[in-house]
Amino acid sequence: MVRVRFAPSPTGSLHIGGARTALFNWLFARHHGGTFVLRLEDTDLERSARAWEDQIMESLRWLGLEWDEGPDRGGPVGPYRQSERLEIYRAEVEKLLGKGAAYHCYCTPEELEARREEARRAGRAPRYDGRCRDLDPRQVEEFKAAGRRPVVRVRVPEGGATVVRDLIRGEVLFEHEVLDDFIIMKSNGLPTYNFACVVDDHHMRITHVIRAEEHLSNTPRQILLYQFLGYSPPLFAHVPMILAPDRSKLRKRHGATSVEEFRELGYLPEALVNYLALLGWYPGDEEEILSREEMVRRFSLEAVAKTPAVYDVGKLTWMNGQYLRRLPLEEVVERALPFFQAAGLLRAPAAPEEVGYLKAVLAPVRERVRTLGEAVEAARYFFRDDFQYEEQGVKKYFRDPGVADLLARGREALAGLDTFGAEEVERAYRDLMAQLGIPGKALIHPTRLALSGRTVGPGLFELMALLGKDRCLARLDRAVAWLRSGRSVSGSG
RNA sequence: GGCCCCAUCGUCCAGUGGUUUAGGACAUCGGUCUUUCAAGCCGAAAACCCGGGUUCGAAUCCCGGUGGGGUCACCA
Repeated sequence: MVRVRFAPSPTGSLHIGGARTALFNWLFARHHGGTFVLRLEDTDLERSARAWEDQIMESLRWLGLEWDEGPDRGGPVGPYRQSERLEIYRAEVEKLLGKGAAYHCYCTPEELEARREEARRAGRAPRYDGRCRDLDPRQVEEFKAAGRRPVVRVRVPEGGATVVRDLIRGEVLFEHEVLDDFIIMKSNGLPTYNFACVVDDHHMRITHVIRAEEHLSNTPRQILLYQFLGYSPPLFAHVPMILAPDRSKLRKRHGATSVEEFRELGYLPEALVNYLALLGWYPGDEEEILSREEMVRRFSLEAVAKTPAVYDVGKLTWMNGQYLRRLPLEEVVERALPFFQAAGLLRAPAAPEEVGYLKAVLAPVRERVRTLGEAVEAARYFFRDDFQYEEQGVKKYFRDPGVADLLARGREALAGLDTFGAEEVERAYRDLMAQLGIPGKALIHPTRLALSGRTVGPGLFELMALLGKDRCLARLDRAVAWLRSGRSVSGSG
């Protein structure tokens, strides 16, 4: 039975690297019919916060990466928050202390830092020198009397080496001499990452540890811990990192990096998941738009690349556009509604007519945008009259002296219509164009500008039908007046 | 700096000794369609980091170099 886990520390929002790690774990679990566990690694008291926990879980849910066991829903091997598992760690530490595999160290952080600095200056590796390994009882009493609170360190074997068998990278060998006696329990009684991770993965019966490559160098330490504790280690798979476009580790300054931000920009979870899956994984053939089911069916760790991947918002955006077009329109409307409400274009509980109108507007608009954020901008004039004419458009289509009269003629042609559907409007306009002996563009472009303020958008007749007769006439009147007032020379309106 | 990982178009991925004039996708540039834009379709440009081996033959195997990344905390 496959059991995997995603174990974020609640010290920030879920970023796309973490999201992809979660995704790979989720895909692996679902592919094998296994269990996906969510565990919160909140042993850093200063930085962890409940608010971050909530946000991470919210992001995960939004992406559709549901977990089977976790802090919010419990499970057979809980609790799933490390801060609630302290007794377990303490018991395990006692085991190690009893066996002599670990020992108390009374060095203070300041002393340690000073020695590290000294080692660095001398060009030596800044490793712990093991001076507390065999403290005599008298010395210990002195430290205690001085009020020192010890940490617990693990006694790493002097010689030899540990081999990490990685599903993605093969065997990686680490000499023990490059590992120092690392801390497993801080002086405040909380476990460190390496220790809590091992204890939990064992007690939670995790079979495969799938995590980012930055943890590869921690793995020999963890394997040592498995041995000292008498546990058999899980299988490891270190997936390549996701890098920023400048090839450095992803950071805040690289723009949108958290799942939350992409969500706010109007990316769809399906697209983000699909894009992230392709960052480092080859689905087996050249089709790149894959449903969740298809990804689950095809996923395997063997097909995960070893190379760090630079993420490319451009391709994500393209993919999002693909999803915007392929999803059922109703679905897109549902996702888009909050964005239109946030922009003040629709009321908060939207009336059914408003949703119906949004749907009609989105039908052509979604073909032309790549995110929901873009959709709002591209559709604004369908909801508000207070737009200005694009400067470029004015220069191009409002410059001709006869344009005001032309628009006025167009207005008259429309005014007589009883039915204002795209077909009727087009017929009226085509008739007018034939009558005036002018090409379509001559009337169409200025009309679009008058009606929307823009030079691009849905087909004009579709746009007119959507706007409806009243608004079309009013906007044409406005444009005619604007042109006749001579403002065309001054630029924008 | 020590240790570890990695190395194919600008980017993401194929390619696992001959089937390769190195394939696909995004982006770019042309063309086509068209009332604009987008989408679609057609096409172009674009890469095997370098040097040694091994082999009849190397993008593919080995070694070295270089480059990039990770990691060296009482963070995870």
